[in-house]
Amino acid sequence: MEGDIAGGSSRTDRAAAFDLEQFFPYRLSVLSNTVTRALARLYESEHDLTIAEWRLLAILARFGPLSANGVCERSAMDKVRVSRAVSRAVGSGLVDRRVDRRDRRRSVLTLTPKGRATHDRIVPLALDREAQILSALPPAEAATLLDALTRLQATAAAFDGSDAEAD
Amino acid sequence: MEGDIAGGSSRTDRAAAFDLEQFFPYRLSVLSNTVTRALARLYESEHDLTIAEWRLLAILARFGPLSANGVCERSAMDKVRVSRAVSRAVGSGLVDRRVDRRDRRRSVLTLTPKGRATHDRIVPLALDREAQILSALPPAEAATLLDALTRLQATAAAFDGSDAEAD
DNA sequence: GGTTTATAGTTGCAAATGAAACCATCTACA
DNA sequence: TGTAGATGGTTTCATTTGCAACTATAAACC
Repeated sequence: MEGDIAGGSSRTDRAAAFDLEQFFPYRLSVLSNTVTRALARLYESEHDLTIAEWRLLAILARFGPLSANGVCERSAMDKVRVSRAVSRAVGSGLVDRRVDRRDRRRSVLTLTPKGRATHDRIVPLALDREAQILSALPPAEAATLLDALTRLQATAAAFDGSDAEAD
Repeated sequence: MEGDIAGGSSRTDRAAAFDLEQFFPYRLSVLSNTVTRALARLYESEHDLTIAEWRLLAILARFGPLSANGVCERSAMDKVRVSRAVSRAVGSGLVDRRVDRRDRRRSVLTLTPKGRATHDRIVPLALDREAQILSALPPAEAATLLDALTRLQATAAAFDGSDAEAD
């Protein structure tokens, strides 16, 4: 509608054909929101945990005593989010926080027995829900998907200025 | 480390082995955040658009005049978010809003020429970035991925009470 | 030792978000 | 008609989130 000859106008080509529903970032975002909500509901209804707290418990359960910074590095959360998750978790007795004697700026975070118990109670529920969601895919495809996520993460991070989410 | 015989304690089995880094909802969320940020930066630096406004433009460009409700249904955004995106877009002259004569509760939303131009200018940039990110995967795998997202979306929605994000 | 510079973590502030209350209008039905 | 609900959209309020400024401590350098 401009040159009449093939190969042309900015309007009628890619722009006109653009379909949000097929746009990868859009679909990824919508799916992620849906999945996140489904799990958030689980954590919250089960034990009044936020996603950030749940991540905190999972990281501490696996990697033992850590500083807040150590949690940041392993959880794709910035320090503000971790700080608040820690406050809340300490407040509800799930996490113990002390001062590191060698470096008194640092804190030493550990799970309390209650925190460990909460973690252990949630893990199977979370894994079940994950399995239910992934059951939409044939097993081989699910494995491929996880692999794809890893590679995409690396590439996408390159286009994202803030390095916080290195993964 | 408790029963000594195979098949056992809740603690040493699934819970102890839990690895956040391998947990699908976690990886999905981290990736989605990274990709979203990468694109948000594009929209914002290019034309001071929010993600919600960008979606609004894309939907209106494709599906012509729509009510706010029509935008909700096609954009996986709730009515509050759409309402605010519309206000902002109307304010900056990208979208025209009138009252539907047949049903005066409804609005009739259309792109202004400026809105259309903005849309057309952003689309190629967005598609380029999408392509760059997806270039991390072999083409066949990328296609499979998009297909997987569709199926996962349907399944995940079943576990998510709020129906707002149907697709 | 004392001063600069870097690092750990918290807090204040401003923008984004969502649920629920709200107003206007329309439809159904007595 | 007119009254009871439903529906479209906006506004209010509480929560979440991230950046930037801040405090406290440690390391580096003079």
